[in-house]
Amino acid sequence: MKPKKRVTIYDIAERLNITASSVSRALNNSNHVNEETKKLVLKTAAELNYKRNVLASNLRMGKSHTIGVVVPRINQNIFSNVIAGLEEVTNQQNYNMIICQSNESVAKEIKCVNALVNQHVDCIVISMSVETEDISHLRNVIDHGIQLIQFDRVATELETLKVINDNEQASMEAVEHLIKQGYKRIALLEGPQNLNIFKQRRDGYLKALKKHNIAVADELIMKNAWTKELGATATRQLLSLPQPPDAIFASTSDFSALGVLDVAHDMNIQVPSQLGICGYANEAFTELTNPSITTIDQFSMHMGRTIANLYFDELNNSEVAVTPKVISLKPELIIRSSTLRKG
Amino acid sequence: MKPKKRVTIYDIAERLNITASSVSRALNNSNHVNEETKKLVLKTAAELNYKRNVLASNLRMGKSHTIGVVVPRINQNIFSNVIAGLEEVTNQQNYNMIICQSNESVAKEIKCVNALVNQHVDCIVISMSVETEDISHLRNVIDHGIQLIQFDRVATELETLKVINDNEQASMEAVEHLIKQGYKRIALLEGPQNLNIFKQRRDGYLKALKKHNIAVADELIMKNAWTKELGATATRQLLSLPQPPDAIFASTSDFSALGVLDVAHDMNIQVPSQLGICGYANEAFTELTNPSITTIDQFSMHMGRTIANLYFDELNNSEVAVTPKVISLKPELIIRSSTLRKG
DNA sequence: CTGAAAGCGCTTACAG
DNA sequence: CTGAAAGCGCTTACAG
Repeated sequence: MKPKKRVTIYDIAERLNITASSVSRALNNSNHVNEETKKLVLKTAAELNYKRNVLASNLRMGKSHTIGVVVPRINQNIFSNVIAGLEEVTNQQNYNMIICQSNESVAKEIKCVNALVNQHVDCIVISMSVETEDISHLRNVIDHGIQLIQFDRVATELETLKVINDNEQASMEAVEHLIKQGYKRIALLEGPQNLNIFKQRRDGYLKALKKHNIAVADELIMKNAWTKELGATATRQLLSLPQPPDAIFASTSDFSALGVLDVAHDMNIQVPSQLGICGYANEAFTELTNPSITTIDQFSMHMGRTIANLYFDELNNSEVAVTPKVISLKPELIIRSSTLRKG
Repeated sequence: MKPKKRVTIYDIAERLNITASSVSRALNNSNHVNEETKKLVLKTAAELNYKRNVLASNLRMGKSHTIGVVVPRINQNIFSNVIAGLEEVTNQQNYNMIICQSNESVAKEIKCVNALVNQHVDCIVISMSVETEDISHLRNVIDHGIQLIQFDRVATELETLKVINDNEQASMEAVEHLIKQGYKRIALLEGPQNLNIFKQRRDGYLKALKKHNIAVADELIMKNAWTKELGATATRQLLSLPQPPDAIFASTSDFSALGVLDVAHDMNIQVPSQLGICGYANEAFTELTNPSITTIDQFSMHMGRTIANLYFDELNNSEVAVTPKVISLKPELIIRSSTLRKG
């Protein structure tokens, strides 16, 4: 089947006996064009069902009206929500999004970022893979004059726009909540410390203990416990200590909290009376477990919207920007049964 | 900061004292170019860190190497998995994806589809919104010579490539499983019947009853029960019947199955002994509820990969295509505690 | 095998 | 306010 021929500005120009220049100006609402002409052009464009050829326009303007997004995994709660939020705003602004997943691999992340640069995207929105340490591929983005926005998992040392969560504060509140519930030996499941988010959550934990004059017990801090399986393994280790913890803060994710809960069930340990459990991320399932799991909501869809709005704000007042803006969102502690042993 | 100047084919041509034509031919691995020249060009391109300007190439070729995706919701399990699967393949092929969400609204869906047509995408992958009845916006896609691939929620009457699940078969297996577990009065929570997937699930239900000579009781078929809340409401109604059901097949989603389970808990009805419950979609939480919920897995990530592969296969043998291909994937019944009352 | 030229459809600096 | 012209960076039919 022969595809429909698309209408160009030349077709409109011909109809009205003017040049393509004027048509273009009218369509772009330039003020170097007669009001009458403008009206006529718009009317004719509508009649002929004209659609601007974005490919041509993009080439000419040297920008693609496209935002590239790189996340570790598209189908992970926080990221699919951030993407949904981004889509909402970018779509409204007639911008496109190209989405890539790094699968938590630096190599793939570099490949994605370079492909996006190559695509002449106007902006790259990224949350780093767990492996990422060297960030020269991100510097390269900036060198190409492409706006870079980091979110959630960011490289602090790189001066870019950032949208982050106040992980330290949230983590501190979670631990204080545990303390107020009377838990005395609170263990921490922490994630890879090269990711800033996990470092901050650790800092929040330490800060809360310090504030309440509780000594830090190194054997209660479990490294790299950021999946359900690793969370379960760490929990078994913790519970076999001479002085086991009476609460576990799975600061890495609700999945690792789920691992804790599983082990508790297996070992017939009562939650929350014998063991308190707090997760991170407010995954849908935390409401459904038995008992339901206390966790921290990050409002990820809102985060997505915030990132997109930040981009468009910067775009419109590009001159004003003095220092790289950082927007810190406040997560919220969601208290559920797994930590409620007092009223 | 001044952005890096990008290297063009003219820079390479100048270096080698040949024309841009030859450079282009060499880079595109045309066979109308000397082997020596080709090698030289590729070497120089690498040295200068040349990257093809896709914007220009796309304009010239009249194609964008981009696939547009329209789904009801990005952050819904099945769709975010399909997208992840799509990304895996398209990324490998150096294609881009533009993703839109219709939010279950036809108006938004039409807007998305038109925007994608306008973007000159090479292919549109779509799963319809619940509201969609008129499909002229999809016909319009085909009229523009753009490949259209429907998946999951498809308009059967429209002859396009399709990747679907065998909903009828899966539904029938689920109901047969319930029958074999000794359930006698099996209720159905069904979804909006303008969506083919829900019609097929209903058909599977009817087929299973017929096969086992069980009379259909109209009062056991509840319309439009496709969210947790609607599922709960329908369940309350069902359980207050003079002859209430002893099993409920929430064919619309696991969320509605969750609504059923909630009501059962509230009314102190034992699952699975007094009431069997089967959901649809194998959402992560179905494993975690108490009891865990029997459901149907759709392998959505695999579905995404299948769609992308279908597109590239067609692209490469565009001449061979005789009749619009339909790929039907077989979902799998996942049997869990909520329906197991025999061994 | 290679070059010269045209063209994809737009936008915009330059004249008038 | 409008037109004529150049150019974004490629690709490809046409000559040779």
